[in-house]
Amino acid sequence: MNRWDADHESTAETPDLAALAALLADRTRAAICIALLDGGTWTAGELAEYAGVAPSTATEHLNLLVSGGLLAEERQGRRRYVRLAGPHTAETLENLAGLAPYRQVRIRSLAEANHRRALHHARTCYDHIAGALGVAIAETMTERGLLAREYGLVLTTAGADWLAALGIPEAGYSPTHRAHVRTCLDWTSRRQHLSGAVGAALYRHALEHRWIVKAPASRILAVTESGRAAFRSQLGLPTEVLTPTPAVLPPRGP
Amino acid sequence: MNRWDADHESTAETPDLAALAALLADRTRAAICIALLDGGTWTAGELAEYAGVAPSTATEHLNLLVSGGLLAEERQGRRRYVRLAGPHTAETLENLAGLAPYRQVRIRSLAEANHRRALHHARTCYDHIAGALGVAIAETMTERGLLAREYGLVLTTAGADWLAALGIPEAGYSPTHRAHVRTCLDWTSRRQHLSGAVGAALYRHALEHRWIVKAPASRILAVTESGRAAFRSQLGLPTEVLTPTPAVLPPRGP
DNA sequence: CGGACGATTCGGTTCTCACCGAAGTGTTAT
DNA sequence: ATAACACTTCGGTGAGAACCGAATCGTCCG
Repeated sequence: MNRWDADHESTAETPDLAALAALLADRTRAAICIALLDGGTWTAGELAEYAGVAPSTATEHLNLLVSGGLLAEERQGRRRYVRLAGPHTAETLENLAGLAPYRQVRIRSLAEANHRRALHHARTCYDHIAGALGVAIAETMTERGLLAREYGLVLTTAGADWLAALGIPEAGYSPTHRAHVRTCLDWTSRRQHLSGAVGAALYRHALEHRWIVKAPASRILAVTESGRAAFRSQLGLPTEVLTPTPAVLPPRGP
Repeated sequence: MNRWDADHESTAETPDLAALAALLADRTRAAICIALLDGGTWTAGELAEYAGVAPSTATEHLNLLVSGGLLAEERQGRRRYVRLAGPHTAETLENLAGLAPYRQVRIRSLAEANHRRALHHARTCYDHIAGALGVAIAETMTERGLLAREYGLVLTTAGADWLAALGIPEAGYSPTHRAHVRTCLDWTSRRQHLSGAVGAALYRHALEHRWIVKAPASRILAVTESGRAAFRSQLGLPTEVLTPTPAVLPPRGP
C-alpha cells in the first residue's frame, strides 16, 4: 500500500504566497486596499478617482483583487460596490502595513496637509478606532486595569464591568471567530491600539452615542462635544487627544 | 502659527505597503522566505539551490530582502548567512500564507512525496511546532482546560501549573514584546496551532528533552520514543499524531 | 603563493504587466 | 425613445524586473 505512482497522487497543494503578495505589490492596488481599510463600501469610480487612474484601469485592478479573495463585491444596476473581504483581511493588511518601510510623499496642497493631520488624530481602522485617539484609549484602559498585559492582552473583570456599565453587554463582543482583544500597530504613531471584537464593540458604541462622528467617504473621525465629556469622565482621556489639532492656515495675503 | 508653507513641511511619511508586498511577490523570493520559516540560518548558496536559481540571482534577491528589512544577514568570511529578521516577521508571513490561495504543484519524485508527508505530520514554524502534531497539541490543551478560548485564547491557571510541572518556569515564556499565547493558522490543515511565547517555550522544552528532534537543513520534526511516551502521558495525545505516517514505497520491480 | 570556493557585479535578453484611449454593454434618467 | 452614466473589453505602448553567464572580488586551504 501507499506505493509511489507517477499518475496517482502526483500533485499537491501549496499556499501561493507570491500570488497573494503580487496583488498588493502594485501602488494603485495597495492604495485601493488602504482606502477600503475604512471599512466602508466604495464604487469602482470612486476608487479610480481616489487612486488617480482611468476607470478602465481600476476595473482591471478590482477584477484581480476580487478574484484573489481580498475584496468582496456587490453589483447593483450599473454600479459596482467593493469592500474588504472580512475582518481577517483587514487585520492582515494592518499587520503588513506595520511592517512596511516608510516612504516620503510630497504634500501638494493645504487641504492635503489638513487631511493628514486629521487622520493622525482619529480615524477608523476597518471596524475600530485608530490614530492618537485609538492609542490613548488602549493605553488608558491598560493603566486603569481594564485591560491587562499579563497573558497577552486581555480584558479584565473590571474591564468587562466597565463595558457593561457603558451599556455594552458581553454579547456585543462575543467572539465569533475573532479574539476579543487584539492589538493593531498604529501606522502613524507606531504604538498599539485596540482591535478585535472589543475594539469593534467600543467603536460601534461610540458611533451610536455620537461620541464620535465619521466623515463621509473618508476614514476621518471627529470627537463631538458630548464625546469629549464622555471620554473624559469614563476614561479620563487627556484633553489633547480630544480636541482637533489646529488646522494649518493658508499663507497671509500680500 | 502653523501656516502653510510650500517649502516647509511639504513632505510626510506613509507606510509603503506596495514596496513590502513586492518583495514577496516573486516566486523565488517567496520560496526563500518560506524556507527561512524554519527559523534557521541558511547560506546564500543553500538558498540558491533550494530555490533552483543561479547563485547570482540569489544574491540579487537576498539584497532586496535584506534591505527591505525582512531578512537579517551575517557575514562570516566568504559566507553570507541569512535568517528572518525576527518573530514579528515570521508571524506576519504565516498570517499572509494562511490567507493565500492554494496552488497545484507537481510532485516529481518519491523523495518529494515523502518529504511532504513528513512536513504535514510535524514541522517547525519559526520557533514553535506546526503540522498535525502542533494542531493536536493546541486542541488537546484546550480540551483539557490548559488553554481557554474565553477572552481570545489564553493560558489558564491550570495551564500555567502544567507548564511549571513540566519544568517550564514562567520566566521561560515571559512576554518581551510578544503575546504569551497566539494562534497561527496551519497551512496544511487550515486549523490553528499554538504560537506566541508559550508555543516557543514548549518547542524549546520538547527539543531540550528530546521529545522531538529536528532534521538538519529542513523544517521536519520527528517524535522520539521518549517523546511519544511524554506526549501521551502529559497530554494524552492520540497515537496517530505521534507515529510517523507510513512512507510511500517505490513501485514494485518487474 | 596558487588554486578552490562562495559570493558578487554587470551586460544583455526576455517577458510580464500597468496604463491609457476608444469602442462597446447594460442601466438609469428624461 | 434618447441621452447620460457607470462600468467593461480590447489593442497597443512603455517601463520594469527576473534571469543567466561570464568575469571579478575576497576568503580559505594546501
